[in-house]
Amino acid sequence: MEEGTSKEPSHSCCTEEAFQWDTREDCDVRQILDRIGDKWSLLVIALLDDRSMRFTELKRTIDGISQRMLTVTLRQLERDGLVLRTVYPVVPPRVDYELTPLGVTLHDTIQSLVTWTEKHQTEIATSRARYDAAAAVPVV
Amino acid sequence: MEEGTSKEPSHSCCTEEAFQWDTREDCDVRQILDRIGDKWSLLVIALLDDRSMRFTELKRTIDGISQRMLTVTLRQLERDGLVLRTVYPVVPPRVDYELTPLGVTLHDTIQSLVTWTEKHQTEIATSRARYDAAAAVPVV
DNA sequence: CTGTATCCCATCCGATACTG
DNA sequence: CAGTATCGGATGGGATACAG
Repeated sequence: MEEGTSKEPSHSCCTEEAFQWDTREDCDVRQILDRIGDKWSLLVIALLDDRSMRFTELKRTIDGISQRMLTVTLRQLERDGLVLRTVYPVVPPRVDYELTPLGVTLHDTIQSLVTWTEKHQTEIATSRARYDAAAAVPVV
Repeated sequence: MEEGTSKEPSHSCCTEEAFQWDTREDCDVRQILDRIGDKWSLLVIALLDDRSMRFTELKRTIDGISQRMLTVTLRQLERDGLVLRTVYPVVPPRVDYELTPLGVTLHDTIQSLVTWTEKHQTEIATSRARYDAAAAVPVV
């Protein structure tokens, strides 16, 4: 194994003076958000919409993912209870992945994030270009 | 400067056989999702709700962030047009950060992600514990 | 087909010191 | 107060080879 799957987080949340939400490093929320934020998890969840997919199918669909990282990512999502892994005892082996009910609820939220991104990508690209241009040619 | 701010992405999207959405590595969507997914951006946007905050105030509020990473993160968000940086020419300097209109629209989506996480953290923690227990004590 | 194990490098990012 | 510069350790993740 590799890439620590442990490191226990604390449990209490918002114990301070009720600011907004717990921003402490070891907070559960941060632990989970870090998972969402890794390079591939969000992609996998977004792809596993209402149907199940085989390992190779996922690998083909997600451009650039290595076999290793797909395995690691799927294991983490399975551990989190977001993805269900089904092994068919045939040869050659067949393994299907699908979202659990919990995973489906997350899918919706993630989908809205993807939609937001698609919708505003032009604005962001424009903003970046303007920012870079301004930095390259100071007012003088 | 540091940590590449360039690396131009391609523009077309979903040019394949109209699968779902472009999962290619250099897609705009991926570029932006990577930003969302970095260690601190999501935190900063979530925190900058309807009010502006000073640099030090952000630093105090976000547990564990270094001065360096707060600066880097804020610069990226400014470049993306999500955060507005206002410098007051006083001494000692005062710099306020607030969400742009674009940033506000993203804030809503991100907030729903944070809410999801808060709501389901117990389920996930339980799932993880069960997974780890099963792994530690195989069926035999 | 679906993994696991190993190697190894790119980058992320924290610590620290210095500046206007 | 609000940065910037530099260094160096940790870690994410790709390439490759091997296995059930």
